[in-house]
Amino acid sequence: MTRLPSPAPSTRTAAPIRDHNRDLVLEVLRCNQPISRVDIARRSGLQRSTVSAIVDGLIEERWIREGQVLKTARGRRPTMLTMNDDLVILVADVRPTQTILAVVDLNGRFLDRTLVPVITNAKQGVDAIAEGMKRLQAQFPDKTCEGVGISLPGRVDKRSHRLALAPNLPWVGFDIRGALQKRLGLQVELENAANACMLSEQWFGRLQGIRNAVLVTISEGVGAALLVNGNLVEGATGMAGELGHIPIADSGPQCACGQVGCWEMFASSRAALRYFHESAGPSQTPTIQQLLNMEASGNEKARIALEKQARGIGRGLRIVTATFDPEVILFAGDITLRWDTVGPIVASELSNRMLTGAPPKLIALADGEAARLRGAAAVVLQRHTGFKRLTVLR
Amino acid sequence: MTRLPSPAPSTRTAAPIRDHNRDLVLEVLRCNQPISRVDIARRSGLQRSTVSAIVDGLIEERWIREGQVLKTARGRRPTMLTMNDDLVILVADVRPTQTILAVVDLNGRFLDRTLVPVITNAKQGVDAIAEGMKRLQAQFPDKTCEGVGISLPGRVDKRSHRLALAPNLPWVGFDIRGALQKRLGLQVELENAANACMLSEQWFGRLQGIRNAVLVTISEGVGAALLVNGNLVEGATGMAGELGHIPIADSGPQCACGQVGCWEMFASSRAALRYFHESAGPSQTPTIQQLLNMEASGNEKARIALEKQARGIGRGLRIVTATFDPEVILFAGDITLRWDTVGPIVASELSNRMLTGAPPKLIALADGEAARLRGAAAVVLQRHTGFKRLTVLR
DNA sequence: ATACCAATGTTATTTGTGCAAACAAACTCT
DNA sequence: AGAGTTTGTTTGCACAAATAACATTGGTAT
Repeated sequence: MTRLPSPAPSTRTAAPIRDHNRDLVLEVLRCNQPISRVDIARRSGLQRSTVSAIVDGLIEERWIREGQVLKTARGRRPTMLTMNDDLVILVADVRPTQTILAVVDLNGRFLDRTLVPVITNAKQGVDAIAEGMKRLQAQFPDKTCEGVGISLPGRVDKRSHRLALAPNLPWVGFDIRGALQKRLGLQVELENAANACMLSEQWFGRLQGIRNAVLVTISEGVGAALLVNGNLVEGATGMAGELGHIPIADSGPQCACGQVGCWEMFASSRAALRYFHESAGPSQTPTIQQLLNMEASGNEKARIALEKQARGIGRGLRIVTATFDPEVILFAGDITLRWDTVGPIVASELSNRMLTGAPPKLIALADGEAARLRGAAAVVLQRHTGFKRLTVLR
Repeated sequence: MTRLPSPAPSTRTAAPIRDHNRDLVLEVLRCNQPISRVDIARRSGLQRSTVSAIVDGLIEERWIREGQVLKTARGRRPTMLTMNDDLVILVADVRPTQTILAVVDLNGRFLDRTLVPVITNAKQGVDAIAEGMKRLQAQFPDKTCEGVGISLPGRVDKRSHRLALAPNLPWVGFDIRGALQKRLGLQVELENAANACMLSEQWFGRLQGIRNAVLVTISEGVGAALLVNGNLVEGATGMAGELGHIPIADSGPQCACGQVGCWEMFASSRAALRYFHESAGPSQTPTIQQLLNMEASGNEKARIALEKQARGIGRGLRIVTATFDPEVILFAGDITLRWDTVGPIVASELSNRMLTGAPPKLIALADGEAARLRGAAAVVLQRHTGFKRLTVLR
């Protein structure tokens, strides 16, 4: 009967719109910094007043900060905004041979790096990472750490946040995330190395604005990450992108997976070594590095081996391009060291295909280690700032 | 100085939220009809009042209608809501051999079908479709037509709305959409046949709630549609999913595309005929239909041919599953007629793979024609009701 | 009969969001 | 000093959803 005025209902109706626009502002700012509020408005299509309100919030949350006031010819001077590089992310690139730790700021710049030895025992290995990160963090007492990102050489189950498949790292099933969170008191994110590379390029590199891309890592094995419509493809069980073991030939040496004809057996660095043995004889046993160096200094048999590897790569990529029709294909791993030899061959293999349309652009990543580390940081940023990338408009 | 009250500013700020929730309500209603307002609220997570407002709008727009009032034990009786099946969509399934026209309601039910002869001349062919559709529409004067959807045996360029690639239909480049819109005065949407099948299953069939799936059409050639994260994959230039020509073998007969080893040469119905010739001799020249019938009645050589084809299919699918990790793989085309023979072989080929995780479920579509027609309707619905599918929350 | 209960559906109020336009600030040029 | 220009802020408005009170519609207990 008596109608009480509602006391403090705290509705959060239009929140998704504001979140979305917040992410949009952050995206525009990140990619164009330093930038003024008005310029953000122009580039995002939002109203100046809206941008102001959102920017206030972002400064409050310490994501961004006001920088210098620009000198212009006429009118009020714009105060430039930048990402707040007092916020940092602790990242690790875990590899079978070594683990690298680093401190990365919001712009993907490295403040410091260290090395941690590999420990096969999962608990001890993760402990060593935690210790190293603590030491790193202590070196920057005036920085605030936003979170921890780990790049791993295997598949991460998105539900349990554990390694589900990792041929070269015996940490499968161990609760890496939980252990680190407990030791460091920070939010931890895990991601597959290839996916991390892709995210690194999307956030800080050459994929800005690109919606469809494939990234192939070519080292001892072959791995891949897939970007479709601006999002990483996970698949139903998180296993999408296991391209190393797609069958591309009827015969050939048996793969560790038990099958015959896996792409990996024709396109990996190991395959290049096998090709070299076949022509130079079994007495020659260079490492991959040595083989690449031999080719660089003009060794003909090394060149032929790499050429065969390049054709193997191209063959599998024909499958990938027909399937995805990507704008860009990125390459990471050993092979990028001799890309001036391998790249053109891969490109020509790829152009021998029937389908119309421009072939995808091929790009070799010079520094895979940096990409994995930055990618680990990008995972953390993505979790904190919203999941959509570069979506447009209000 | 004088502040005029803005006359007709037409802000549309919160429109995307309303649109999204409208789509959500429509989705919940469509999949659970007949359903009451309260039940929609429960299932969608929206508030009852919000649902009421949106439902009013949908009734106003004639998308849905109130139905019978349910008898319940206690409390006010709910009035059930259903899709308004006075709204229909005119659809066509254009094939190289024949074109079928149909009238479909919002639930994917067929009200009528007709046949139109194939005319190689594009203008005349489209005219024939327009005439047939006009006649069909005239049979249902009390129904309102919402739009026109066309399934085509080729790739549709999303920008120009024209056929960009169609080996078996000489209508490439002709403005089918423009011509039909002019003749019929209705919005027209074009879509590739495999994509149409996928959409049909997503809207009306067995893909409801499934986010990752692959659909393979196996007839004279091999085609595919890809569903990733609930959306069809288009690729950078709209060519994604051209799986018929992925290389799966080193050797074999040359394909029409000029390459050797295309999947199509091992998995299509034509491949099955070739296998049959190889064992039964070249004097035997059955059609595909006849071959399938021979197998059904116990012909051993026909069985072997289909078995070889099944292995060819499975081989390519190993690539597809490794790449996408789909929950479901759907099959359409001739092959589904003998699925009880072919299906188990494909499944066993697929289970011989290293990667962990449950293998995808395999489903054969019994009636590809109906799927393409319903899919053409789904394209129209999708354009009219928003592009996102089954996204959650407020 | 009357009061009460249990559900469904509606209405009024509150909150949060963006836009548009007016306003304020800061600086240059004449 | 004052006009012009550009940046950034304030204010009033429209719109959408949440909330909670209210209305509706039947059954059932007293």
